Amino acid sequence: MAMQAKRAAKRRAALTRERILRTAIRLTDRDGIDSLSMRKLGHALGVEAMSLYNHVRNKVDLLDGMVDIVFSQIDLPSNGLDWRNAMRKRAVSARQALLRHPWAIGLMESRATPGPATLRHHDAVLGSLRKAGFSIDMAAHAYSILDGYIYGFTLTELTLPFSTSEGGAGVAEIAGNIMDGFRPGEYGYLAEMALDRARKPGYKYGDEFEFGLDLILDGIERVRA
Amino acid sequence: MAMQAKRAAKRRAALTRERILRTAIRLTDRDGIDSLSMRKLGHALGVEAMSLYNHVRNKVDLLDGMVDIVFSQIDLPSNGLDWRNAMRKRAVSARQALLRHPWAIGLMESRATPGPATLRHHDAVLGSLRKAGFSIDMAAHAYSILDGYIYGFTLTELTLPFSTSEGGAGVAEIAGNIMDGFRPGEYGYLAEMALDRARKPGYKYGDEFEFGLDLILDGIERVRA
DNA sequence: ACCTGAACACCGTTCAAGT
DNA sequence: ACCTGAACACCGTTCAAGT
Repeated sequence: MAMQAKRAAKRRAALTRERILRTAIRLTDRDGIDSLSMRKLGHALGVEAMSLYNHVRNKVDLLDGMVDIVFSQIDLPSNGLDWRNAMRKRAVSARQALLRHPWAIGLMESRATPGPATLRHHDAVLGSLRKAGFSIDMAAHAYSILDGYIYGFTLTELTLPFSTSEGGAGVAEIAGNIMDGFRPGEYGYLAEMALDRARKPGYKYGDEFEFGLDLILDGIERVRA
Repeated sequence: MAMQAKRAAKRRAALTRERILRTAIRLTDRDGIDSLSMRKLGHALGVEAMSLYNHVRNKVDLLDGMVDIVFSQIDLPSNGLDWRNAMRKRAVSARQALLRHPWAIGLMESRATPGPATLRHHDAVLGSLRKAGFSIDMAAHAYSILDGYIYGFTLTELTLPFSTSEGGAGVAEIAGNIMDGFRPGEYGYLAEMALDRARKPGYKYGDEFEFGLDLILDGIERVRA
């Protein structure tokens, strides 16, 4: 009986790098990056922490692998579309992946070695632009501004003190929470903005994303011509 | 003698929140965020780690304070300039501050409570736009796209596998380092880009920043009219 | 009011020992 | 080939005790 249970556990297990990374992502999505430890991750996999080191070089390697999986979840620019729609779809997909795994952006700053999915993604984006006739310089410009905007917008969105997916209720709290305890008149423009947003029932900060994205795509189109 | 030394140390000390934060920033600029611990920070200040807790609630509070100091180093939009030049100067200054303290962007994702310098900064930017006649909606649009771009561009710049401040030498390495060990033809567009950059002697990725910034400022100007 | 020593419940990682 | 127990050198933080 105990023997059978052990067998079952062992069969279910079959520790692999892939399974370790997936489990680490699931735990980190749920509990945050500060809570991820080799010991807890081992426990979640029914194994001692030290066993992980047979499949992962160290914790840095683990984090590198997690970030690369997030990249693999971003749609590549599809070949059927014109560059503008391909870039637009990719940008929306990237934001969604980064919101799904809010720890990913914070990890990027310290990631020195990009994984295969990351490289494949960058290569596909450059390819999409080049095939559409962008010069190398223009492709560099376009890629730099688009990716900067995607990561940065999502970063500020994650930093906001209210949930961006909620409607007016969430935004309304900002007026209360943030403005509480300030001298009246201090941060007057911030207060004005917060109150105005709170008054708009359907306002979601996330909606700003596509406004900026289209402004940038317009700009790229114009500079190209 | 030992007594005198102790006195001198004590006089030099005068532990304050301000001094703790400044020292923490200095250590983290030098050794990276993973290396910052309460114990090491205490040691650098000639004090036991536990003493820090008299001036700082906990490590989260310490990190919050550090990020707020980085914000305080960003030039506020000056009132004498038109909105466009004020935003431009602020953006350049923000990028510089974030490059000076490369750990700051990575911390932002997890910062829930903005400090006074952060709030003052946001308020001043909104004020600059509003005084220039931006509607509340347009100010929200403009701020969202500008800050997204500033943080995101700097984040990708910090993530690049070569130093962005170096000239052609640094960039040239990318072709060697990254492309080594790939099947020829894999990541072809990435290779093309890397080789092209390596051939341009004065190329710095940081130069892309102002191209994108001006494209965005142009776009905002156009949408407003 | 501020600083500290000891203690607690954690970390990542190495290594020799098991199967 | 893969897993583990013990060990090492660290963490953040609490608390009672010192001045």
